[in-house]
Amino acid sequence: MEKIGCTIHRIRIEKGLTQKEVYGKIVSRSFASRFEKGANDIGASKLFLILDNLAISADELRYIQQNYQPSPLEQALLTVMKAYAAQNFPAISQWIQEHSHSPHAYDKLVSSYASILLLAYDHSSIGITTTTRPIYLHLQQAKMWTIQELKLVNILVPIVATTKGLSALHPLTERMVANCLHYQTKWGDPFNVLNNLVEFYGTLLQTYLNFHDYQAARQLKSKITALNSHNLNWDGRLAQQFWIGIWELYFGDWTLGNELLDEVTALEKRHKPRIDNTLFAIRKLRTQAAKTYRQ
Amino acid sequence: MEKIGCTIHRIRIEKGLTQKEVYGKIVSRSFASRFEKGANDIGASKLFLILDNLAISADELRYIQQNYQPSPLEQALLTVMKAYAAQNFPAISQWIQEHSHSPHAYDKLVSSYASILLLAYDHSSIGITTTTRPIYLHLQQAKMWTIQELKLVNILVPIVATTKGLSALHPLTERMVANCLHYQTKWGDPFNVLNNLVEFYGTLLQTYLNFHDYQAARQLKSKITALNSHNLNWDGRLAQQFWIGIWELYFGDWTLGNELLDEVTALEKRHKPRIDNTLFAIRKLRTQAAKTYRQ
DNA sequence: ATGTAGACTTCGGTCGACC
DNA sequence: AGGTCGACCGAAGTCTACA
Repeated sequence: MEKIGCTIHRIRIEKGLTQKEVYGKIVSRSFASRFEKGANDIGASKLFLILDNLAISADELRYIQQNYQPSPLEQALLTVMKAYAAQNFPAISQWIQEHSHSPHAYDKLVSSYASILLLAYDHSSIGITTTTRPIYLHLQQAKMWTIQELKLVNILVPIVATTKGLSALHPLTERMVANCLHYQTKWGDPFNVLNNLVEFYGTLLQTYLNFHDYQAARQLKSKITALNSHNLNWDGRLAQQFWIGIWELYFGDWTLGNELLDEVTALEKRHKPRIDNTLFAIRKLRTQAAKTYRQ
Repeated sequence: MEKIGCTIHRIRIEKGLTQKEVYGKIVSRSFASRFEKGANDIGASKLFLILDNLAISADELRYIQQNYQPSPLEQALLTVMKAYAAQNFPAISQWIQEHSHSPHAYDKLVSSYASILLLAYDHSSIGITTTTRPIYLHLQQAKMWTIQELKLVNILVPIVATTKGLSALHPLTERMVANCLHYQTKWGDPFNVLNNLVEFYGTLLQTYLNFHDYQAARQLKSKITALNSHNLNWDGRLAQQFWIGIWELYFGDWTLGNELLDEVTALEKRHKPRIDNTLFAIRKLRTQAAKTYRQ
C-alpha cells in the first residue's frame, strides 16, 4: 500500500500547489518533505488540516491512496447491498458464510447487517438469530445513529412491527427523525440522510397499511410533505412523490395519486432493465388494496 | 475542538463495540484507553484502520467531531456554490473580497473557484484575471483531477470555447472522460462523478449549438446515451434525459424530444419554488432555435 | 471489559544549515 | 521552491501490572 504522504505529494503536484501553501503552519518544512517521501506517518488531526488546504476530502484521499478503490469496509457493504438490490439472497447467505471467521473486525459488522437484510426478506423462517440480535438490539437502544444505522433502520421497520407491535414504531420514528436532524446543516444535507428518511416513511406507510392501521397511515402524509424538497436530491424527491402518490390512492385524490405515480413510473419505463422493479409491484398491489379500502 | 479520540469513544460506545473489536491489532490496549481520553493524537493510517472497524467514514467522523458541521473548506465551498445556484453573483464577489486576505490557505482555492464562477457568468467583462489564471491553467494542464476539478470543469467549457476555440474542447472532453473513469469501480460510482459528466456533456451540447457546430453537437447523443443509467442516480438520469430531449429537438424525433422534456419538467413543476429554474429557460430557448435550425 | 500508572522505546516532528 | 542531513525533543505507542 502506498504511503499517505506519497499520495498527498502526487495530489499536491497535480494541483500545482507549493508545500508552503499546503503545510503552512501545520508542520515544519523539513518534515513535510520527509512525509511526502513516505518516510513518516502523520498525526490524524494534522492530516485533516492539510486536506483542507488541498481541497480534498478524507474519503477521496483514501480512495486514491488505495489505487482508486473504496475502503475494505465499503467494498464489503457494497457487495452485500448490491446482492440485496438484485434480490440475490443466496449470495448474501454465502457472503456471511465466507466471512464468518474473517480476521477483520468490520466483517462481523457487515455480517450483522447482511443478516438483517435476510431477516427483512423472510423473518418468519429465519427469525432473530444470535448473529442478528446484537445489531437488532443496538438499533433499538442506541440514541445516536451514524449513517450506516440510518441506512439500515428502514428495513428493520416490518420486523419491529411484527415482534413488538405497531406501537413500537412511534419511538423508532422519533429517533429516526431526531438522528436525521443531526445531519442537517444550514448548507443542506451533506450526507443525503433525508433520502433515507423518505424511504423510512415509505416503509412505515406500507407497514401501517399491511396492518390495517389506517389512522396512523393517514397521518403520514403531513410528515412526508413536511420534508423540504430543496434539501433532497432527485432520488429523494421521486421517492417522496411516489409515496405521496400511494397515500393519495387511499386517503386523498385518486386521480392526483395516479398522476403522481405516472410521472415517476414514466421515468422508470425509460430504463431497461428497470432501475427499481419494486415500484411497479408496489403500485399494482396498492392500487388494488386502495380500491378495496375505499369501499 | 473535541479530540478525535473522544469522538471515537462516543461512537464506539453508541455502537456497542468493545475496544478490542475496534482497536484489534492496530494499537495496544493501554494506548487505546489513553487515546479515547483525548490524551493522545493518533497516526493517520492507524486511524483509517480503526474507522473501518467502527463502520464509519473519515468524512463522517470529522463531521461529528466538529459538532455536526462540515469542514471549513466544505463550508466555504457550499456558501459559494449556494450563491451561484441562486445566481447571486454579488454575493460571490463579496465573498472573494472578504476572504482575499484570509490566513487559511484553502480560502485562496475557494477564491479561485469563485472567480471562475464569476468568469463563467460573464467572461466578456471580467476576463481572465490574475486570480483566475492559475486555476484556469491548472485545469487545462493537470492530468489528474480530483472531485473538485470534476465539479468545476463544466463551467469552464464556454470560456475555453471562446478563448481557445471549439477544437480545444476535444482534448478537454477526453480528459474529463478519462478522469471520471478513474472513479468508477465494479461497485458503481461512489462519488457520483458521472453526474458531473452528464452535466459536462450538456454544457458541451449547448456550446456547440451556440457556435453552430451542428456536426459536433450531433455526435454527442451517442456519448450521453453510452453512460449506463444504472450507474447514475436520479439526478444524473434526469439530466441525461433532459439533454437527450434537447438533442432530439434538433436532430432527432421532435415528438419524442418533447415527451422526454415534458417528463422532466412535469417533475419540476411539482416544486415551488423551482428546484432548477434554468431548465425551463433552456428548453424555451432551444425549442425556438431548433425550429429555426430544422428549416 | 476498561482505566490507570510507570518504565521504556520508537518515531513523529522541529530547527538550522547546506545544496 | 524543495530535498537532505544531523541533532535534538517531545509525543506516540508498547509492555507489565494492578485495580
